[in-house]
Parts: sequence; structure tokens; C-alpha cells
Amino acid sequence: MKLISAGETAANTNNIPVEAGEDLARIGEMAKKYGVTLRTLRFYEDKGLLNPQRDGSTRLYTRRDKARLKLILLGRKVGFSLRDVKQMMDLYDPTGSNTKQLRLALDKSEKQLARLQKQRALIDDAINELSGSMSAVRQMLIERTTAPASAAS
Amino acid sequence: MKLISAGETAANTNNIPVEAGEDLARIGEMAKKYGVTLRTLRFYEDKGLLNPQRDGSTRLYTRRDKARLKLILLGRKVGFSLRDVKQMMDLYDPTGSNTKQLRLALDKSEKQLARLQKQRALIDDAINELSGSMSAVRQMLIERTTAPASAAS
DNA sequence: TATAGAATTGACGTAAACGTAAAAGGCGCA
DNA sequence: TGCGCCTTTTACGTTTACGTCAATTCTATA
Repeated sequence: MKLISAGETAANTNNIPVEAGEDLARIGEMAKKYGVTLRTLRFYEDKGLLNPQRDGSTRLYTRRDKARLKLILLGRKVGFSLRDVKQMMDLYDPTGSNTKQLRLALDKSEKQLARLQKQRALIDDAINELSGSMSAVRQMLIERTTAPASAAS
Repeated sequence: MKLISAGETAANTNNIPVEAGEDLARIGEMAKKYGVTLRTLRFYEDKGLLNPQRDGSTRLYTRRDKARLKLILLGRKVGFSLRDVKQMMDLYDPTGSNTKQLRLALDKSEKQLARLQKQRALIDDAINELSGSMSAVRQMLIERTTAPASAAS
């Protein structure tokens, strides 16, 4: 049983059970669609962040998996580790209010926000420090090219 | 008690402090003075960034080593890799104008500055994105606590 | 002299997020 | 039927800057 969904392969020659509208994607399509590598998708699965169905050994990603991947990528973008992302995702319960999940997410987010702000401060520091050094170096270069010889450090 | 200083000449075969003001420091003092660990100092040496003298097997750091360490730490602070720092330092020639060294430093600095600015932009992005998510989550939490039951996604 | 405090050289461990083969199975198509 | 493409699993490699023992030696001091 092979399931090819997607784009345009109108063929669909022989079989395909295809639960109406269930747009399943294989790993290659997923990778292309979300700009990640195959390795990355397998890695996420290995870490328990994704859990695609299987058709034999072939991974089939549902729209649920896509939603999860989007969340993962958002998490990465804002600097969460995969562990953090997993912790938050693991709390998701489709039958509940997910209050705990949301609280955890908020808690982690506050801490991450603080980290980001600290990082920004560090970077600003570095930028200033570097700019200063560059001015000094430029000045030294000018001296080297206008004055003839030595001048110690 | 053996303190051998003096860069080169004098044989200094036996002992005796020599060179009055040469304030040599051992690794422990260096570490304390500059807020790094022993491991770090040995690591820098291993990478060719420092080259303290030896009294037997004991490392002795001169003020030249101290100057170099300061530069290393400055480099690290502005985000240079140790490799970069080494490249720049390796061009230092106490007898020349060091124009090449300065040019390399300036060149690397410009690139590093660009990287830092890009990083800051990314962080700002992340901060915004995260702040937005947090608002959404807070809103969801409010709904969870005021409304009774379900609401998907 | 006994003991604590430095110092030495290995050398493996860590963290994150994949990269990069390697070897093999399956499928459609010309 | 052979080719090419997609996919699979396994597993070591990469990067950076050290951390963390371990075993040993040297030195200073009480």
C-alpha cells in the first residue's frame, strides 16, 4: 500500500485508500515544504517530537504532524531547545483545557525572554567594544602610514 | 626557588631571581587575576595562544603573557573564535609596524561586527515573536479560566 | 616529617543539532 | 529488466571551549 498524496500526480493509478482529504506527506515533501532536511525530520522523531504514521517503513505525516513541526520551528526560532519544546508539547492533551501546558509554556517563555534580553545586552556591549577597538586600530593604521617608524605599545 | 625571567640571553643556569621588576606569576595567580580557570590557561597554551616560560615544569607568566591574555579575553568578549584571535596574534612582530596585523584585525572586526548586528536582528525578531506568543498564551489562559469547556487548537 | 596546597600531563566528557556516509529495500517507468 | 530516485536504519563525525576526573609530583610550612 503506497500513499502518494500531494501536488499533482494525478495518476493515482492503482490503489490508495486515502482517507478522504487526509493529505499525507512523505518525508521528502515535508522537508521541502518546511525547509528542513530529511535528517532533521528523523532526528525530531528520534527525540520524540514527531510521530508520523507508517506505511510499512515509510513515514507518513499528517496535518497534525505538520502543526507540530510548525510549533517546533517556532520554538527553535525563539531559542528554545528541543528539550524545552518537547516538554511543552508532551503536556498537550486534546481532551483537556491544557492549562498546565499553557502555564509551562508561559513560564518557559518568560525565562527565555529574559535570556534573549540579556543576550541582546551582551551583543550591544560587544558591538560597542568592537567599534571602539576598530577606531583605535584605524587610528594606528593612519599613524603607520603617515609616520615613518617606531612607536611602542 | 627558581625564578628565571629574561627572554633570551643570559644563560642563568642555576637560580637567583634576576631582573628585578619582572613580576612573574604562576598559573594560580594568573587565573585569579583574570577570572579564568587553570584549565583555560592551559587550553590557551595548548592552542598556541600563550607561551609562558617554564621553571622546570611550572609555568611562569610574564607581563607579556598578561597582555596577550587580555587581548584574548577582549577577543572572546567581542565574539571572535580562538582561531581568529590566534591568527591575529600570530602576525604580531615586535620589530615591525604590524600593518598587516592591524589590517587583518580590522578586516575580521568588520565581519564580526556584521555578524553581531545580524545576531542582534535575529534576537530582536525572536523577542518580538516570543512576546507575541506570550500574549496569545495569556489570552488562552484567561479564556480557560473564565469559560467552562472546550475550544480546539 | 607529615600534611596540605599547587602544579603537572593526559584523556574522556559535554552540549546541540544535526551532517554524512554506508548499505540496502521498494517503486515506477521506458 | 535495468536505471534512477526515494526511503530506511545504523552509527560515527562535527564544532567550540573548556569541565572534570585521575594519577602523580613538587613545594611550602608548621
